[in-house]
Amino acid sequence: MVREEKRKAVLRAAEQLGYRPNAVARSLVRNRTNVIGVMLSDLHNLYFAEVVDGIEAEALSAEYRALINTGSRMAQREWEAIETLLQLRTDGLILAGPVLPASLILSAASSVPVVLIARASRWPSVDSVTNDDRAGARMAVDHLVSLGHRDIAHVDGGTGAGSASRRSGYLEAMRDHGLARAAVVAPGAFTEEGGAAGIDRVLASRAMPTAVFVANDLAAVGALHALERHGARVPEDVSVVGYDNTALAALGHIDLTTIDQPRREIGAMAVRLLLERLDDGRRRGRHVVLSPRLVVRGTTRPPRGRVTAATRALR
Amino acid sequence: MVREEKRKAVLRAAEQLGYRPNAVARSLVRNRTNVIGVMLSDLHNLYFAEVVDGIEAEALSAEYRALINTGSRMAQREWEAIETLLQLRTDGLILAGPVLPASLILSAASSVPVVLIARASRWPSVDSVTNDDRAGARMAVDHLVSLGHRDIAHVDGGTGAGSASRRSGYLEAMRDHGLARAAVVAPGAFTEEGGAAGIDRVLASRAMPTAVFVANDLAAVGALHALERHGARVPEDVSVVGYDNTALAALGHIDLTTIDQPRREIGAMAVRLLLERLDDGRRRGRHVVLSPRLVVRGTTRPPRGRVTAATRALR
DNA sequence: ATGAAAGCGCTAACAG
DNA sequence: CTGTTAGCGCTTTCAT
Repeated sequence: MVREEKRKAVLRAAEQLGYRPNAVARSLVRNRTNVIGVMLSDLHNLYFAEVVDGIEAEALSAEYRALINTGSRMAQREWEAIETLLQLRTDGLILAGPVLPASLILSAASSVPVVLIARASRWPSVDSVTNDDRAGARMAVDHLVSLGHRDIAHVDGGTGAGSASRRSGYLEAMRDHGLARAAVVAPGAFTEEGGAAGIDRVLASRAMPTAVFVANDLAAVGALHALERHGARVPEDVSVVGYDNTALAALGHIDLTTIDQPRREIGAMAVRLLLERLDDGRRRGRHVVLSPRLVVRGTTRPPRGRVTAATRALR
Repeated sequence: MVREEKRKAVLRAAEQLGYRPNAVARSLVRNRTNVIGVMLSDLHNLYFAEVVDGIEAEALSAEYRALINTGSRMAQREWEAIETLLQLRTDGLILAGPVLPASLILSAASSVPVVLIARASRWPSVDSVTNDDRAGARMAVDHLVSLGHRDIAHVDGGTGAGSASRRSGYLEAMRDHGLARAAVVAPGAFTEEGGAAGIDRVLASRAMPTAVFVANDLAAVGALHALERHGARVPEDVSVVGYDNTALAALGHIDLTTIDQPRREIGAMAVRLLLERLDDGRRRGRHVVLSPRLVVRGTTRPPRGRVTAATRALR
């Protein structure tokens, strides 16, 4: 038995000498590092900031640390980041928005549990957490239709993650509302320029729609600007809905109606899936899909000329 | 001598078996990890995204890896992040926008080279890379004065990093232009709300100025919205200048005139300072101050009623 | 040129 | 309950 007094004295001495346990040596012998490696495809995308908040909170509460390495939106760099994390022997890997080939994801998953965020997995060895893009797109269309819009165009996100599902959600919802013939999809991208170009493409072939659903918030801001350039006021002349509910959409100056993804929860869930494999040794895949939610702000209102309870109140 | 043929065969076998060198074991024996720890105070601040790009590029070119841990804008969490990085035995530390007490920074610096970004160091044991906030603020004022403005208010950044220097730069420039009596500083913050509140405070005590210099881009966007709320159009009625030239300012929909910080260069320089200490064992402090640069966009123009070459062209 | 051995700082297993 | 010892995967040194 060590006396409490001595105990404290030693601890104090250790502190004064600046002793700090060497996590490297500990990891080597225990064969686990207690760190979760996070490969962030893009630090410039605000979407991931809040996802990381969720990851860190959940990791800390399980005595894990989250270490981030970024991919700079290039498959090659993403793999380097993953390789670094793997050599560092992180206990698990969370890949947030990876664009690299599936084969490399599977290769990483053969040495350590891997969870994908914002990219669906179909494999038992790789878990994933995504939001229901199809349902979110339907919410956007349902909202616009409920305001009285019928002429609703969609600027898609090109090859971006979730873009295809959002596009089909849009098409399905239009069809369900009997508006299949009014559906228009213009190719865009998850960028400001992509959104603006999408609007230009829509207007190249037809008259101004009364509403536009754009594939994500950043592209929606590009669309806002393009519409302004074409002389259309938002929301008086045309309503706009984005996707993701990033900080951008919440800016008073932009005030974009959008579809919210539960980003913190997505991050936290990814950690939980990782820990399940680590603790219980689960081997079958879990592919969690979380529900998005409509956030109504200032860029949507009933179309001109249509008198609804809402417009009447405005007069 | 090993024959090339055999060599390749062994390498191939290693790859097939999924062999990956254990960086943990290597670090333990070599007593260096070849990783630079980056403590990011705030992942939500787009300012740091590009700084990190610079850090990573420079680190990679020197065979180092950059690993990020975030502080979530809380001193306590920042210290935990630093402690984690220190226990992992990262070879050096870059603290980007730290808010924690100086004593802890010095404590970290006693075990490993430390470079501060966006926070000035006065110590020989801690290097720093900042931009010249004072000069940047003067550029903003000079630009507005050259357009013909005399009634220029400033919404400051409260306790934010660099806020005090930007404020004094503003006051100095106003004085130098003989406008000391027209100078007004309203307390704000580096947030959207801070910028909006600053505008409200300016207008609580006086008439609308013809121009406002706001402490950073995010606050400037808040100011833009507040001005709109007060019925002032930008730039017709009032010009606005921000600071940082973040992605926000470049959005077509916002198109904010602002002061650009060379963020990639700041990150790259931080790595270089770190490597200097690592390689040459430098012991005296280096406190690098990089020059900002004016970026003129759409939120500034000559004041109403003043006919200049620029306004004449607009008529 | 090749092989053997020591040891980095820690933890876990075991003996006293 | 305390103290000793082996060994994690690698690099470096020293013999051969």
